[in-house]
Amino acid sequence: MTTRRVNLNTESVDNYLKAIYSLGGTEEERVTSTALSERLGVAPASVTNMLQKLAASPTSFVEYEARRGVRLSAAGRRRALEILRHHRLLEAFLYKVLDYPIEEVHDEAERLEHFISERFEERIDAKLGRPKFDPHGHCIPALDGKMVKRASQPLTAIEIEGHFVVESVSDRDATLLKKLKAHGISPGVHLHVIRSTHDELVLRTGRGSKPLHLPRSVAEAVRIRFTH
Amino acid sequence: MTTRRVNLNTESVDNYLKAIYSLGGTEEERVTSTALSERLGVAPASVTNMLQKLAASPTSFVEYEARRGVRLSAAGRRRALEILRHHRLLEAFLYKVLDYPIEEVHDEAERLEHFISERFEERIDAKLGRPKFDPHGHCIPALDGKMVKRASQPLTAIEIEGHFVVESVSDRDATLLKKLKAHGISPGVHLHVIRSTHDELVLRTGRGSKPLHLPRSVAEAVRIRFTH
DNA sequence: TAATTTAATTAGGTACACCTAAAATGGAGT
DNA sequence: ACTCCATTTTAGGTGTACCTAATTAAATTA
Ligand SMILES: [Mn+2]
Ligand SMILES: [Mn+2]
Ligand SMILES: [Mn+2]
Ligand SMILES: [Mn+2]
Repeated sequence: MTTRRVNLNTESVDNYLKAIYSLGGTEEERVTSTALSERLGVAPASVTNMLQKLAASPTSFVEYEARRGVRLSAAGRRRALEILRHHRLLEAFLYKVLDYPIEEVHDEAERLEHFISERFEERIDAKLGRPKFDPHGHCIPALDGKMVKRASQPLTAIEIEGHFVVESVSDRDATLLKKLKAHGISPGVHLHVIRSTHDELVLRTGRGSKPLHLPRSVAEAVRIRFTH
Repeated sequence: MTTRRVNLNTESVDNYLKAIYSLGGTEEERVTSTALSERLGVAPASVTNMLQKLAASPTSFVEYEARRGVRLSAAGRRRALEILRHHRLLEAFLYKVLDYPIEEVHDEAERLEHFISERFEERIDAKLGRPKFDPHGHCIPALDGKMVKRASQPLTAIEIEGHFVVESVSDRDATLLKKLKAHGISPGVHLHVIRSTHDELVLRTGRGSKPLHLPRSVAEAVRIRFTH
């Protein structure tokens, strides 16, 4: 029986690797089938199937043990970061060059990330002046896959009064992004949190504006740093 | 037996419709399975299969009679022209905005044309100032699918001395395109054909240049108009 | 420890877009 | 009218990526 080697250059494989990467966290923990199933909107059985296929392939992108979850190999991480680079460069490009509204860049990038060539990647990178961050404030991985994850915390973690800078906003929910935009909350903006209750945060943005009441469901989409 | 309706929003269907469109010529003749098979690089049996599927679908993009060939319906033509618009806008965009070399735009556009959104299409169109022609000199279909086919003829049809303007160059063969570029032959360039033999054309481009010997295999990629 | 619940895997499908090999069709030439 | 043969279609498969239902394994709880 010849080991029939499967084709790993597919949109699907890309998406599995990206999902494992982002669910794995900083310490690269094992990711469960259920978590992947939910993230990818695919039945658990389909996940198992794909993980077995990936693990069995000669160029193995993952370490997988049945019932113990999956994590990326070095090659898998490289590939995941390459797609993430495509994604974030595309977002920056759509936002800055093609004047997309911020809440629309993610979905378009999610599709195109799998189909642009290395030349396209290089050209938009050049056009943008080798940007380090995408429009949501997320770090763009370098060509060699290097990426520093900056220290930051969810705005909802704040329980006391204080001054902060918006590090990033979540890119997934367009409705939420529109709300944040309407309130002037975007990466780099200074926030003065006045108080935090069980269901909302009260804060000021910039200077001289009246206090803003932000439901926790909205504040969840914002990550912040302390102003040094 | 319920009429299981198939999904027609696929890259494959796009490519079949485009191929039928371009092989159909101006008078929209029937296209044979063999012609499609060759154009698409797919077995004749696969073509038959797809044509049957397309014809059977409720939203019929084609008129197909077994053994008599296929042609586009109005809806099919609309769809083919939409993809062609994507393709040519993309080529113009890659060339003008992202500084691609002319011989590389086609392949990238061929992939991306299926995946860009209507918003993307609109934005690159705006960025380019609503261009009418792609970098090879081909007409870009309007949003409503209207497109005037200009009168032109292959450079190889010329048998006598005369003055012409390059209308367009073929986009498919990158090697040929590089040769034409090296000789300064691109849309809008004036040509003075000096003589034509069985295996080459001798001509001058612009003013003051020394005569150029163009093999017929290269000249085939050039279409020209008379200078009025 | 035994019973229950949850998570994950196996088993057996479907749809899509291809393929090769075999059969059918129909037009050309005799 | 008949044979030939290129073209086209049918028949039967493959690989990818899903699905549902049934089963098994591993945690939890009692
Ligand atoms: Mn995104
Ligand atoms: Mn994606
Ligand atoms: Mn082209
Ligand atoms: Mn195409």
